[in-house]
Amino acid sequence: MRMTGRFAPRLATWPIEPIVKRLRSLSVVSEAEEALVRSLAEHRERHAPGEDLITEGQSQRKPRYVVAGWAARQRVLPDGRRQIFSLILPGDNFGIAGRGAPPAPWSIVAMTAVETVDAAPLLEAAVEGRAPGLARALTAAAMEDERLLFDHMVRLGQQTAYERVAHFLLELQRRLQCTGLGDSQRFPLPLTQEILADALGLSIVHVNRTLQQLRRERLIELRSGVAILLEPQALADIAGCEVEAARPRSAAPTRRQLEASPA
Amino acid sequence: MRMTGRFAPRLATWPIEPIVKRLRSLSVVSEAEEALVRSLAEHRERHAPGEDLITEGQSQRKPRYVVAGWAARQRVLPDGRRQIFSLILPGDNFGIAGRGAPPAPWSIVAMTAVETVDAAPLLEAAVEGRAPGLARALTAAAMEDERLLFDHMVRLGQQTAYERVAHFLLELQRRLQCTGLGDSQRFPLPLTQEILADALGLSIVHVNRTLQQLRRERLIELRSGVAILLEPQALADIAGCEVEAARPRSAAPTRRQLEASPA
DNA sequence: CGTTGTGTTGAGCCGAATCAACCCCGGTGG
DNA sequence: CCACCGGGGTTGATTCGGCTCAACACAACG
Repeated sequence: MRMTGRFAPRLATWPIEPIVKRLRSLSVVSEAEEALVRSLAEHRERHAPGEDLITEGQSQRKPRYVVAGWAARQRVLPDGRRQIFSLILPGDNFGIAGRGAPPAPWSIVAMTAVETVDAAPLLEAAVEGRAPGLARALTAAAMEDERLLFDHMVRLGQQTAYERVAHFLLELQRRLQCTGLGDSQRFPLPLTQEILADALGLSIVHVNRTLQQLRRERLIELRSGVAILLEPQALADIAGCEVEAARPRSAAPTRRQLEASPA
Repeated sequence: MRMTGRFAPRLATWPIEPIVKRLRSLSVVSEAEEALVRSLAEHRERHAPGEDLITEGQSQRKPRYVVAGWAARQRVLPDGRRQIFSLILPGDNFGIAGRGAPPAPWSIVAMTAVETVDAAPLLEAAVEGRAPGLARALTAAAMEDERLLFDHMVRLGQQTAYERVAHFLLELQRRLQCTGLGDSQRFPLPLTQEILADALGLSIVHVNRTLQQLRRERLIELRSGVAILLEPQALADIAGCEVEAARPRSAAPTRRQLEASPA
């Protein structure tokens, strides 16, 4: 929705670029493999915001790639509370078998208008050994998904609202840069504060205030669905995460120290 | 440690029972397959509390089963905060490849004295098709692990301390019952309140107070490393989770209602 | 031009963290 | 034998981060 207004027009006429860029960032992809990927664009599907792409408890699993728009893996509790486990961005896949086959322990829901393509041909080629580069990319993607999941758990369990938001924005920047949808600072952010709140385990109001604070401190800017990280390094320090060329890490506000290996 | 005092003596002389019971609860296991499992006990290893079974960032992954003692999958932040992602109980495996191969995004650390056995022979037999029952059990175990991970994320992101503790105790009861280490109410709980705190994303003091409250309300009992769930159904209601034969679910304290499918 | 969804802001409250004792127990060494 | 010590559990007092409630601004839209 919002993001298409500003970012989509820059992209290729057939917006499958994010998948190609993502796969290339994960592995070496041959010409033939890239052609296979581009051929997926033949049958794509549109999904309205709020639509279930995979419903919790359902067993059918169509492996698909998101080519445009954002989705989320989530669970809704009986009383209406919702936890978003991960965001699924253009270039990400979902419904790949192998894990969580029969009754999925979560739903996948379109957060914005979403376009997906069938990933089955790609998967087949990978498992049959016809596309080793894509096979490597698939396992690399699965591993990154897993890492992101644990990162998110650390956010939920250990970090303050301020740290969570900084950490999360950095994650989105890095993931979107891989797919060419953002650069080292700017990226589309087509989410309501309610969605951010449900992802980060905070209330809407407090997400709002935290974003306000980050803006007041000139660390970020948010305008019409675009986020700008004005001080990525400062955000990384707040988030407590390693950056590629890690500077010497200063002592952070110590809380509770574990006794190391007793043995 | 504590648990061996009370529970281990009941078990078989060669304590590999938990693995067998667990696998049987996940799938149908043939005589030959069970014999294979029992043969794993040949070379087992002892680990002292605090010892790393897998170190974060390491690539070597020895697939192993825990036969006695408790371990945890965790990450420690640079400032000393720790998040425990999941507990690994007797009968659980870890280090199975396929996921998170090279730099593991977490460590696995012994919480108590732990005994493990090599799972490689079992894995080989499964992938080579020589043990279809074990293969099914392995994928079922992986799926259950995944489900538990998402359950834990809901706890961290959405539930109050009271709900988290109730939910977590119920999870432990159910998992330990599968392995024959606990019954429908009692089970060994050889964890310090600090470990519970780091798992549940709470402070030690608040875990203590929450447990006190559950005891005052006669819902649980804790004595010398053994937990007793006096009112499992009441705990399930608090935790907001489905029980096997689900009673009609009463309206829980509503917090925030999402608009359902807009499309 | 109302309506609806989203963002913003203030006031007040509450759940959970922090700080600081203190107890109990098992181990250890004089 | 007992004094000491350290780890884990318990408790009270206090602080604070984040939630709730409520109102309002603003833009998109029918």
